[in-house]
Amino acid sequence: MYNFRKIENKWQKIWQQKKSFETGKSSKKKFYMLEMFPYPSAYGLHMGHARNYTIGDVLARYKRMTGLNVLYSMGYDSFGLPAENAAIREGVHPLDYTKKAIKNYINQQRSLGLSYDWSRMVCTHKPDYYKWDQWIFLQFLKKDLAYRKKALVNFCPRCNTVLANEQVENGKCWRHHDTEVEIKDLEQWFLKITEYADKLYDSLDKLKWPETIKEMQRNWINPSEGTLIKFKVDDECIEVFTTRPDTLYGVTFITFAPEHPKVLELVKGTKYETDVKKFINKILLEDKSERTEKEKEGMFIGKYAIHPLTKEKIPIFIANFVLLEYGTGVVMGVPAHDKRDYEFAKKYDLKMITVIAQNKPTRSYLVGASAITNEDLEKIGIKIVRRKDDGDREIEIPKQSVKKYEKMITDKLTPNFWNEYIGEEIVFIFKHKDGKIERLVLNKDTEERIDKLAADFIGENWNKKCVWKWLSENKFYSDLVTHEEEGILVNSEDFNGLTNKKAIIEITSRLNSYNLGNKTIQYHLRDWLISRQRYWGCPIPIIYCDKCGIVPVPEKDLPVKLPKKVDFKSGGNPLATNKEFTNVKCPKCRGNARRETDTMDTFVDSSWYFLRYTDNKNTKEIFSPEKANYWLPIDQYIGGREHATGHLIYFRFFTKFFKDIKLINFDEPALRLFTQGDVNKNGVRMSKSKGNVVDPMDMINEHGSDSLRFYLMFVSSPDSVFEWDDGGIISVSNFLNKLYDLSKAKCGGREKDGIVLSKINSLIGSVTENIENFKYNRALIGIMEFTNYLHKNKDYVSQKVFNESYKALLTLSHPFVPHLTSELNCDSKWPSPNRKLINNEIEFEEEFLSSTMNDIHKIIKLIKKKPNRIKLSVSELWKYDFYKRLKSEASKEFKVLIEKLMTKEHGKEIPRIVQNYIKNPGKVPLVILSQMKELEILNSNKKMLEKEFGCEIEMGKNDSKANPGKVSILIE
RNA sequence: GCGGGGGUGCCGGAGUGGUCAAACGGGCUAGCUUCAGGGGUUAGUAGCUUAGUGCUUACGCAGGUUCGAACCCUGUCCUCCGCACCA
Repeated sequence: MYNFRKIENKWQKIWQQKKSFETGKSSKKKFYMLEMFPYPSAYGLHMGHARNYTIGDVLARYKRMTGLNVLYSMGYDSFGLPAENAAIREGVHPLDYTKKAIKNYINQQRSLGLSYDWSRMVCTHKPDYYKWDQWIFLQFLKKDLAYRKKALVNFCPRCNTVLANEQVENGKCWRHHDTEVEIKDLEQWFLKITEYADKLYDSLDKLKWPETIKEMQRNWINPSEGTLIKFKVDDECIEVFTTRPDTLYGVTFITFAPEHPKVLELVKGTKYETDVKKFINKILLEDKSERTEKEKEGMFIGKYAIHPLTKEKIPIFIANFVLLEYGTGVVMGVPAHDKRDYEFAKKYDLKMITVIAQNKPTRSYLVGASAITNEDLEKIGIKIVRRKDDGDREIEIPKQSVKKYEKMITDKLTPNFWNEYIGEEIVFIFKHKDGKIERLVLNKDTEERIDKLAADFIGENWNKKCVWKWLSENKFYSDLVTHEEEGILVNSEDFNGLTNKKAIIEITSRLNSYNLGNKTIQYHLRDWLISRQRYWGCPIPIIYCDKCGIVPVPEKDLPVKLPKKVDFKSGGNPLATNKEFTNVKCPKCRGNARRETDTMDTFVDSSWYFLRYTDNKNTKEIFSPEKANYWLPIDQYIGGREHATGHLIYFRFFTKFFKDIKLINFDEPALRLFTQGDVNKNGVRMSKSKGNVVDPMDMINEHGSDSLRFYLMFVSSPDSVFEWDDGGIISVSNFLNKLYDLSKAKCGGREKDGIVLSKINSLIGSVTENIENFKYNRALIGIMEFTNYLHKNKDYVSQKVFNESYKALLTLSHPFVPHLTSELNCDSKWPSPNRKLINNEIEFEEEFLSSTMNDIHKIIKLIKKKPNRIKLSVSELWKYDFYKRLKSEASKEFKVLIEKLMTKEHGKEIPRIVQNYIKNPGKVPLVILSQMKELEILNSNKKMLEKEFGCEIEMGKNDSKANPGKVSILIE
């Protein structure tokens, strides 16, 4: 066992002393390699980190070897809650906690052999870093992209602070999945990320990121085009957002989100007030994630809105299915054309108005109309879709037949029966007892009449129903009534006859002309709430003055330093307990004023750290634009999927903003992103709570960091889940030992020189390709195979070839196992394959010979046992009738048949060869070959084979491609 | 419901039209090795059966295209992940 401890320590020390990985501007082409920097927790690195960083380190080392100027640095996202909670719990100051944790991280990362340029390190908790957070905030403020607003915000009672939308997962806090987020109405700071929503959305297309991540961002931003429509309530206007203004004439109710602040105003002093309050409380108490699965529920609040076009009175409801977070928190209910509205209307017996007729064929349902025969129907072109057992028929009526159909049923309908059909409108035809026909098109005016007639005609059964209910309950009709498809407008006054697509535009512009609505784009993305009521974060540089209001701290006064002395046990924001900090003079009027005590969301810190790496010691500017423009954008970013809708949106937002304020000349931070898979053990993600954590440091101590690195990269491809198995790392360490031992190999012979050279050169090509494509596991498989080959064949290689290829092997392995390979003197330059030396033929030859010999050996073994019973030994590669027949026909002979190398070109020749063989069977065991090439191989190795088998070998002549000849092996 | 990824041996995982019972690794079984405490090496590891040849079956399930499919097409089931009563 080689002494990995000694070697690894030695090289880590050398790298550190020589500052091997420090980098600066140069004439070489740059490559910016970046991993998401970690939050330094007291627990140190976990296996996921180790995997993430190794993936990055391999690439960084590889790129360096190919001659690029690689920027690869590390830093710490060192503000954040755990440090503060530790302070509250254990009385350690967050600063001390953090310093200790960072030190530990650096040590661990060093011992993992990561090739960072440590001189560029940034720590977000240091004033020289967060000064620029504050500076950025002021820039946002200048551009009106930072604002303070009272708003309903998410509040986590356990973190004791508000949360951004992105930090709420299923109604729970992202840190505490068991803690329900509360809604509070607080005044907070926001960054106007929505201003960039379009840009963030559109430029996703040009990013070479995993599709899933891009799709998640699209979903998160989720722009939807629609119209804001004003409905008058009392003397005010309420705005409703809809993507379907074409259904405006179908609105039969308006629904508020229960927690909408307007609701209480509206019911104030009315008899509905108590009930509404009760209802709201009930809804708010419900688990938010479950609320979405509940049945629709709501109540009328006693008010009416005025329809902007028809001026009709529309009842206002509150309902659980309307959310405050989306749109305006108020929806217009169109039960005929929206599934949710339909369900709601059905439950509360609300009116439905069909305003869009489908392009579907007109349909009807013939009940008891025995006077109408199928032939009658067919005659006028009507199709019977379905015939039920009781004889009722569902029929489809083409447009041109509708009139004929109506005439036919009015003629043939027996008195006191009715029939209806649904096409572009819903038509009821009643035939009274006196033979009088009444034709009614269903709409809000005729509804009552139809109801009455239906009740008269049917009697009891109809009593509790209304025609809409009946239609919606009848499966056949309900499919037609409730739909969201395209069609032609009906019941919509001036707009009747328009396609609904056109109607969207027309109705919107009509509303616009009355000043009652306008087109907008609604985003799912909300403005970014950055205030946090916590201590261990970057102070927001704002001062509140009674006279001057909100006053930003002047840039020259930055940084607003976080005071060390605060009381962590106060229960509230510790920062507020330091009076020296909070009491301040107003920069404008010099009067007494208060400092903002909220700090920034730590995602602000991590939104631009990658820029600071390029110029981390700059005290005059946030960074030098020149340096940033040289290094950026990031050529390869690596990190976890969990940041898809958080950090990975924020850092794009910041980059775009920096471009707009002319700090940088690019608008996307990272062109390529790679997201590594989780590390699992026993099928579940490694985590403390699952108790299945393997500490990477333990593995490094036991097996060395090279072993750990190799193992992490070897088992599965970097983007898929890694299933940790304790046995695996042991075998890897055995393998590395073998690789090490090879350095001492003494070689003799030269038979395999050509093959070895061929193999190593192919390997160079494939490893290069596999690294570029993040298929590290396959690169390592190749390395292992070659190593094993070299090991087995070292006696047949010349020392020169051995040394050469061994060195290349080490060089290829270097990105993965840098310590060992450095010790064994690998090259510092990445090799390129010498294509001339790659010879597939001799590689094939060797494979072929060895498998042939194997076969022959087997056969000889058999022959020696019971020769008479040997019929055939076939490596069955080709399933063909012929082949099967051959086997039975040849069964009495003493024959050996070996076929190898089925290729597309030769595959079809085989039956012929076989046929020939049957006609002229050889006298002795035969080797029949499908290709001349193989015959040649055997021919050229005749002596070797004869020696091997101790017999004479008779070679056939290979006169043609189709008839390659035979090889007879004469065995005593 | 919408969107995305997957279903291959005891396990992790290769393989995307024919050299394939399935690379590489783990595990397990057995032999060898002056090997003693995660070492090296050889063989085996779908099922049935044989002294041995052999036969059958196989890449979630069911069809299809093809001389030929794990791989292409259609349907279906399952699973993982993201978003979601999005107005």
